[in-house]
Amino acid sequence: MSKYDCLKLENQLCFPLYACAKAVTRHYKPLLDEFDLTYTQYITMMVMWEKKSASVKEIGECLYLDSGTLTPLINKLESKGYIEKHRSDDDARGVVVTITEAGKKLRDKMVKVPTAMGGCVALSEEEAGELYTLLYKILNHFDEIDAE
Amino acid sequence: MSKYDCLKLENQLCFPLYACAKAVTRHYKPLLDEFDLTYTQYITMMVMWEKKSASVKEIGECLYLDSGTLTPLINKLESKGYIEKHRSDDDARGVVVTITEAGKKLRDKMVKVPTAMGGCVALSEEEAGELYTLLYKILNHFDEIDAE
DNA sequence: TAAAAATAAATTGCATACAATTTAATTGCA
DNA sequence: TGCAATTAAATTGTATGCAATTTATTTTTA
Repeated sequence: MSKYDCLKLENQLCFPLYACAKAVTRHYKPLLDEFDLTYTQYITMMVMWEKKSASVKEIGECLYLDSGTLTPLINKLESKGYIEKHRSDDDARGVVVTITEAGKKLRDKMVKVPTAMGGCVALSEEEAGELYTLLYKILNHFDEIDAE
Repeated sequence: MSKYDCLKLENQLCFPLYACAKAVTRHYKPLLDEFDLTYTQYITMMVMWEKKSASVKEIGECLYLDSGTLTPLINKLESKGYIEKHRSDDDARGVVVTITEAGKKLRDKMVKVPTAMGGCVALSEEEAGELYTLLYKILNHFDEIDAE
C-alpha cells in the first residue's frame, strides 16, 4: 500500500487498452497484407464501402482522424485504384472521395477478414458485447468533452 | 441483412478499441506535456519506477514494444536525465537501463496524473474492473498465440 | 459589401510502432 | 575447441497519429 500504487503499470486501465489495440492491429497485419492494405487503409475502405462518397472531413469524423493522417492515406488508396478524389462542386475548399469499381470489388474479397480476425480475439459473444458497450461509453464521453 | 454487414464499422469490435486507445493517449497529452513526457515515455518511466533497473528486452516485454521503438525512446529519457544506460556486465550484448535520482523525484510529481486521467474516463469502479478483465483476457490470449 | 472570422485540406515536424536487417556477443553442440 | 545458431540492441524504412501552420475558399458581420 504505497502512494505510488496508482503509478504501477498493473493498476492502469489505459495501458491494457493501449497494448490491446496495438496487439489487435498487429494481428490484423498478416490478414491485410494479402490485400496490400494497412489497418488504417482498411477501416477507411469500410467508410467508403458504406458511404460510396464522402469528404475528407466526413471520413475523419467517422474514424477520429485528421487531414494530417488522412491526406497521405487517401492518396495511397487512390494510387491503388480503390478510390478517386475530386474537388467538391458545392464548396471548393472540400475534397470529395468516391469509391471506384475496383474498390467495390475489393469488398467481396475482404468479407472473410472479420471472421478470420474474430477467431483471434477469443471472447464469447456476451463478453464481446460488454466490451463493445464499455468502449463506446468511453468514446462517447470523450466526444462530449471535446464538443465543449 | 447483407453479407457485407460484417465489414460495417459499427459492427467492429476492433475499431472502438483502436479509437478508444487513441482518444485516451490524446487526452493524456495535456497532463503529460507539463512534465515534457509523451505517453510512451510515461509508461516506460512506470516500468523504471517499479524495477529501478531493467534491460531493454525486459522493458519491451512489459510494454509490448521492441528495440526499434525503445532504443530512441530510451535515448530521449536519458537525455532528459531520468535514466542511465550502460552495458551489462553479465552479457555484453545487453544494455541495462537504471533510474536516476531525477527520475525518482519525477515520480513524486506525477502521482497526481492517474487521478486526473481517471476523471476523464467516466466509468464506474465496477465497469472499469470489467473492462480491465476483458482487455487482459484478449491480451493474454494473444500472448499464448504468439508464444507458439 | 468589404474586411474579419471560420473552415477544409494540405503541409510540416516530431514521436511512435513495427518489420526487416545488421552488428556484436553468447550459447550450444558436434 | 570451434563453428553454427541464437540472442540483444541498434539501425533502416515505411506508415501512422497528431499538433501547428499554411493556403484557398466561404461565411459572418460590422
